[in-house]
Formats: sequence, structure tokens, C-alpha cells
Amino acid sequence: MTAQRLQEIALRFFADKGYDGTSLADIAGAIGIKKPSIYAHYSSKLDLFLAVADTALHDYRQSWRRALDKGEALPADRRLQSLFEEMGEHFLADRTKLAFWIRLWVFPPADCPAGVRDAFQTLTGEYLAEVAAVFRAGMEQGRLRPGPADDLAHALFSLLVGFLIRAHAYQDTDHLRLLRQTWDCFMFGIKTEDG
Amino acid sequence: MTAQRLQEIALRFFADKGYDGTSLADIAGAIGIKKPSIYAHYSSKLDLFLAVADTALHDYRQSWRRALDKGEALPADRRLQSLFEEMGEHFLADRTKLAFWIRLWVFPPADCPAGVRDAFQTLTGEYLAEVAAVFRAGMEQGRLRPGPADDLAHALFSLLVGFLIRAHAYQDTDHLRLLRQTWDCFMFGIKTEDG
DNA sequence: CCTAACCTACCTAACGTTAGTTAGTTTATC
DNA sequence: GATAAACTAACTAACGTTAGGTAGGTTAGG
Repeated sequence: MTAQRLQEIALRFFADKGYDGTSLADIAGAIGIKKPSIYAHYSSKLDLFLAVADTALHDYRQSWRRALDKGEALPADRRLQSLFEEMGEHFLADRTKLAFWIRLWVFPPADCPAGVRDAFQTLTGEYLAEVAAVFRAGMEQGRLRPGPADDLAHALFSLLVGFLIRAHAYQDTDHLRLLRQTWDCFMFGIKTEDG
Repeated sequence: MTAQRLQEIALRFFADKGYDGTSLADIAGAIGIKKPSIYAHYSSKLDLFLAVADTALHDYRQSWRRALDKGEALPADRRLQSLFEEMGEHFLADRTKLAFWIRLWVFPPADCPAGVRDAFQTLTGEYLAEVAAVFRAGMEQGRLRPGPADDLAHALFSLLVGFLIRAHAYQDTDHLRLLRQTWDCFMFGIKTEDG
């Protein structure tokens, strides 16, 4: 299926050079067809982008849904850790996916309809709500310090995003070690008890 | 000075729509001159961009240099907090600056010469080294948990970046509260002592 | 069983627009 | 009157997009 291959290549280009920096000629050339042939499968450049973005959003939701389900039986603190690591590993496994995700969220193209941005925000909102619920459960169980669960969910998300951005910018290999290190700071703090 | 105004407007456009998404006609129109007149001040679009990027890099270095100097007398843990908050406030004070900074670091334009990216990396490397030194000092003073100082510096930087990205994406107002909340997580951890 | 119609996926050619850039000319300032 | 900074006009190249045509495979009718 050419439409599928177009999406794959388009994802790569959009992630790498951005929407404005990618030309249809680039995409067409990469799969060995000519530029106008793209229009047999997608009605416009934006249409192709939206198709790619749609699968990306789907993938994003699925990843944290799965991560949430996976640690369901764990105590709250371990579950948060699992969530954090699962999401980190998911995006670390595919650098192209990661770059596209960041671009779509942080710098969506000007042509991008508001609906797509809203979809992203809504998705992240749902995710944050779920994480906050885990925080609350952990506090009730006495395994987590009492505090504002919503803010803590945001803080954890910030940490994840910062880590992912760092992983995108620096291409070194020991990301997972740093991911765990980062988690430990969040979990135990950096301050000594008597400090 | 038109050259100055050009840089200011260009910064705004580059931050908002990206390098590829910005046309010289846009920039020229915004300050009330015609497109070719730009060439009286900058030899090309890339030249203008590099001028903007250069000031941005300068500003970036200056901000963390000042933040480091400011808390010099503080104990290590308070100094780290001061560093974190100062940097956060610095970028939060100017959203345009923030957006350009993120774009330059995370998604530099394809035309952007490697030297600029390297300059950014070097600067951040210096910053991380300074932060790591503060961590080490704090550990020697017994005010911070012993641990891998370089990794901890990276973790703190990730946290800052994540927070800034979040601030860029969500335009709500209580950023400073969330910044402090995020810091407290890092400082004290989220886990109870007996958890 | 043949053939006529149709569909899909590609092609070439070309469209109109806009991009960054250059050349040559005018205006204003010191 | 020289110099800097603006202008108009125009160039080339690239963009997304449309039109029209062709080859191959599938379907329907006599």
C-alpha cells in the first residue's frame, strides 16, 4: 500500500525537517514516485500531515493507556515509577516518533487546525488526571507524602518531557540510566534528612 | 537603528512561526519597509537569523552566569534552588525569547551551521559543569544526599527544560507556583520516609 | 469467452504563487 | 556632494496544486 508508505516517509521528514521544511517532492522522491502522484492518495499536503498526526495521537494514547494498565496491581509509588519508565522507553525506542511528537505538541504548523492541538491537550489532560489519581491513592495508602496531587502530576509530566527533550537533543546512549537517576531524585529528593 | 528593529521583529517571527515558516516579506512589512531593504542591513535571511541566534546565545549565557553569581554566598541546596528559580523566571518573563530558545536548541533550521548548534551545546555543557560543582559542594557540606553529581545536574536541567516546555505549551498563569512545587519534589522527594 | 467499460496508480506538463535575492534608482542626512 | 538606506522592478527557483493522459487489472454484458 503506497498510502501507508507515504505516511511512514512523511513522518520521517516531518519529524526531521518540520512541516514547512518538508516538500512533497522530497517525500515522493524517497518512495520513488513523482510529486503529483501523492494526490492519488491524499488530497493535499495538510491532509497527509493530518493522517500522520492522527496515527501519532492514537499511538500516544495507546502508549500511556497500556502503561497505566500494566502497573495496575502495583502499589502507587511503584506504579508511578513504572508509568514513568514505560513512557520513557516507549518514546526512546523510536527517535523519529519522539521528534514528531515533540514537534506536534510544542510547535504545530501554522496550518494545523485547532482541532488537532485540542485533541493533544485533551489527551494529555486525561493522562494527567489518571496520574493524579495514582498520586491520591498513594497518599491514602501512606506511601506518598501528602500534597497537591494535580500539581504533582504536572511536575512528573514536566520531568518526563524534560527528559525526552534532553534525549532528543543529546544523542548519547545511556538514557535509561539517566532516566532512572532522574526518577530517584523525584522519588527520594536530593536533600539529606538533617540538612 | 533599523538593524536592531529587524532583529527584534525577526526574533518574534522566528519564535512564533519558525525559520521556514517566516518570510522576509513578513518581517519587512512588520517594521514598515519593503523586502529588499533588508539587504541593506543583512546579507541574507540566514545572516539575519544568525544575528538573532547570536544575541539569544549571549543572553542565555548571561542569564545563568548572573544566576550563578547571585546565589554564590548561599549554601549549596539553597543555591541550587535559586539557580532553578532564577532561570525559570528569566525565561518566563519573555515568552518570545523562550520560544526562540527552545526552537534553536531542539529544532534548529536545516540551514543553521553546525557552529551555532555546537555553541549551544558547549554553553549548556559549561552550565551543567557549574551545577555539578554546586552539587558536589553540597554533598561535602552534608546538605545534599551523596550521589553522581553530573547525573544530578542533568536531572535538574531536564526538570527545568520540562517545566519551560510546559510553560510554553500551556498558557496559564500560575507557572511560578508550579515551578516551586516542582522544585520541592526534586528537593524532598515524594516518598514518605517509612513508605 | 471476448470485449467494452471502468478504476487505480502512476506519469508528464504546466499552472499560479511565493520564496530569497540582485540590479539599478531615488531619497534623505551629514 | 557623498554616503547610507530606502525604493521599484525583476529574476530564478521552488512550492503546492491541477489537468490530462496512459498502462494494467478488474468487472460486467452479450
